[in-house]
Amino acid sequence: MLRKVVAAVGQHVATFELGVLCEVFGTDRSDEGLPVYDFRVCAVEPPPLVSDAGFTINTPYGIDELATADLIAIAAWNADHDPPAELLAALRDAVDRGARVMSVCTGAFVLAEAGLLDGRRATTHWRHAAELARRYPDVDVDANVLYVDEGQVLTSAGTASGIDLCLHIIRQEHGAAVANAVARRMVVPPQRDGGQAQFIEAPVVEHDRGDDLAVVLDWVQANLNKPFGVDHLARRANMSLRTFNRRFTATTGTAPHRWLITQRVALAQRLLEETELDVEQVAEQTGFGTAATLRHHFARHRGTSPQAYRRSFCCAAPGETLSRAG
DNA sequence: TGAACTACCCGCCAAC
DNA sequence: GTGTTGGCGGGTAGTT
Repeated sequence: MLRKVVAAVGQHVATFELGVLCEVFGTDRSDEGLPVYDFRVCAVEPPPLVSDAGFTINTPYGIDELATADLIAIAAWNADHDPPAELLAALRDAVDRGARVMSVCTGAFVLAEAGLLDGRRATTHWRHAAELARRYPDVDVDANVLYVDEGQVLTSAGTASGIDLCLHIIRQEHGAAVANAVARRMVVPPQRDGGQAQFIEAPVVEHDRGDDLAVVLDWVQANLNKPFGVDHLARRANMSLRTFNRRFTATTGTAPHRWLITQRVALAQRLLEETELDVEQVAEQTGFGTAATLRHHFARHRGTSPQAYRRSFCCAAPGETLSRAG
């Protein structure tokens, strides 16, 4: 159960990345029945701490807070600035006692220095991925994803992908409905899959063409309950299959079928949470067709079976609130 | 869970 | 010469 979240802050912390953590975990949304965390910004180096924007960060909390945190988050860290040994030890202790640690952007260098990424997949901002791989050869660096979930140790890519990782954690803890509600309050997209590419060639979709991809994407969202293949989507877009695949990937950062599976799994998750449909019916309503296919993809994307997922969320009140301090 | 079949993805290359 | 499109085929992933 995620209750206490700590943002560990050192010198020259990046303000946007820290802001992401404060916004997701530190904002009280209990008026909508959303979870409230015991969120604390903790100085892990001697004050005064000066952000990369030049202002001073004054917090009453220190490194001792990490010992009781359920989640420790490292915002972007100056990769040329060695993290203190006490921080590295606290991170290792946290993982040993079962807590989770996460990084945003170059915060991955701190987790790597602590040895927590050895033998694990990890990501960071694409500009720093080569340096991370060079310094820490035991880390399996993937520069082409938004975030990597290795269970207790999670890493995200540059800046805004930190939001995706935070929402991913909330989705795991409280379900898709809560994560979507938090995303709605933040006015950000609720579901970007971790495997989505960091760099998208053409982020702005043109709307004035007859073969507009956006029209097809809208059609898919409205027809997820129907079974159809990529060739069908290509025909709807008035393109050859090869061109559709190429333009879809360039526009969205993921291949058509992979994106489709992600959308179907997300819909299945909502139906499992919000309806009493059995797994077979959910499979039909999400276009998977059979329960076996749904189980296959649900397990791959969510790490659990549809039934187990429903059991873990059907009785938990989505609006459960937790005491908050700091 | 494993096997067989099918669909998908993507590098390559030629045509426009 | 450059960029886009679309076919081919092998490897991979999805489906039954």
